[in-house]
Amino acid sequence: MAFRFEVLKTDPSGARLGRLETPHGVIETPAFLPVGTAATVKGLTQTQLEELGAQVLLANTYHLYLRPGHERIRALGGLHGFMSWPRPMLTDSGGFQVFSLADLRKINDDGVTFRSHLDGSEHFFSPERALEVEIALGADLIMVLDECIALPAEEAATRAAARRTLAWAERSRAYFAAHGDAQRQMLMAIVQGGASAEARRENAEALVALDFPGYAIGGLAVGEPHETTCAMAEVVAGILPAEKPRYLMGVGKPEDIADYVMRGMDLMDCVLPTRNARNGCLFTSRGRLLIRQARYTEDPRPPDPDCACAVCRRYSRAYLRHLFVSGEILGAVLNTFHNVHFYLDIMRKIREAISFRELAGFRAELRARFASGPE
RNA sequence: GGACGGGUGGGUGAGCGGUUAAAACCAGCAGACUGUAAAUCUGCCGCUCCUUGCGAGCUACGGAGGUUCGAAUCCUCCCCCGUCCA
Repeated sequence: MAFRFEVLKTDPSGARLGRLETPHGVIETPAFLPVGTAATVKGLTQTQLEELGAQVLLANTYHLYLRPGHERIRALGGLHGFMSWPRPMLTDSGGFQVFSLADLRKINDDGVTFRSHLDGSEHFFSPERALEVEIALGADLIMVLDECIALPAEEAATRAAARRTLAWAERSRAYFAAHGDAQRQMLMAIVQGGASAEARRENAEALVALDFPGYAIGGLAVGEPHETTCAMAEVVAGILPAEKPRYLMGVGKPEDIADYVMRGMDLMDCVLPTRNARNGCLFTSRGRLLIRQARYTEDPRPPDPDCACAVCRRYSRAYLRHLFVSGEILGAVLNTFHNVHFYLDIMRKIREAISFRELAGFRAELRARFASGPE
C-alpha cells in the first residue's frame, strides 16, 4: 500500500497529529506546504528546502502545462526528477486559476477555456485534461479540477459552482480509475460551497459518498473574514471521514494557522511566506516586520531574536534592509528562507503541542505574542 | 574674444502666457499581499495653519528689472554651465 494515512493522536481542541505515507516518503501532519508554482519555491534551492525541513511542496498544473509543458516534464523524470526534489509533492489542478485569472477564462460544464497570460493562446482544461497533465507531472498528491469563486457570492452562483465542482469530481474519479495509478498518486476531491454552511455541507456529503482517499476544502481565504473561514472549515470537517487526510487550501496567516489545525485540518499551503518575503515583509514571533522601514537602517539585531534560523543567526536587520532597498537578489533569498522557516517552525511546534494535548494554550500564546509587534 | 545650446522641486527631466505647487521616472516615507500573471501593487512626497477641505495662506522654475489683467513660459541686463570656432 503506497498511501496510508493514520491519525496518531487527537487534541481536545479537535486537532489531529498524523502520518501520511506517500511513494516519496512520510508527511507528518499537520503539515505546511511551501508553494512552488513553477516547480520552484521562488528564491530557495531544493537543498535549502531540505535543510528547512520542508516535507512536501506544492506545484501548479496549469502553469507547468503552459511552461515548460507536462510531456517535457514527464520525459525528464516527472516533477520529482525534473526539479530534483526527492520528497513528496502535490499539484494543484488549475482550479485556483479559475479564480485568479478570471479575466482570462471562460467556464462551462465541460471545463475551462483559458487564454494564456504568457502569449494569449487558448487552452481548454476539462477535469479529464487536468488529470492527464497531473498524471504526467507525477506528484504524489493530485487535486481534481474545481471551480473556485470569489467571495462574497450570490447563493445561486455559490451553489452552481459547488454543483459543477461535484460533477467534475465524479468525472475525475472515473478518469483516474481508468488512466491513473492509485499506488502512485492520491487523487483528492475539493469541497466548494462559498460562505454558505448549507452549500458546504451538501457538497461535502456528496463528495464523501464518492469515496475519495483524501479531501480538500477550497474557495476559502479569498478575502472573507477569518471567522467565516473557520466556520466553513468546521462545518466540512464534521462531515469528512476522520480516517482520511484533509487539506485546507491556500491558508493562511501565521496567527490563524492553529485555528485551522484545531478544526481538524492536516495540510495547508500558502504563498504568504514566500511572496511577502520578496516584498519585504518578514514574519516574526512578534508579528510582521517590514524590513524597508527607516527605523531598521542601523538596527544590528536579527529580524527575530527568538528565531533559530540560519538567517537570524547570522544577519542583522540593517543588512537585510540594505539588501532589500538596493534590490539585491540575496535580500529576497534570505527573507524567503526566514519566512519559510517561520511557517515550518510553527507547524513543528503545533505538532509538538498536539502530542502534549495543549494546542489551545500554544495557539493563545502564539496569537498574543504575534500581536505584540516587533522591536 | 565669438557662435550656438542650456540653467525647473532631493536627482534625471517635461512644460514654453492662464486649467502649473508644476508631467513622467528615480530616490525618500508608509501600507497591502492567503490553492502565485506578483523581486508586485497602492498611497504620500515645497512650507505653515486649521473647521482635514477637490480648504486657507506663504514660498518656488539661476539673479535683478520689465511687458501683461496674468509669466517657469515674452523682453533687457547680469551670473553660471556645456559644445564648437578663434
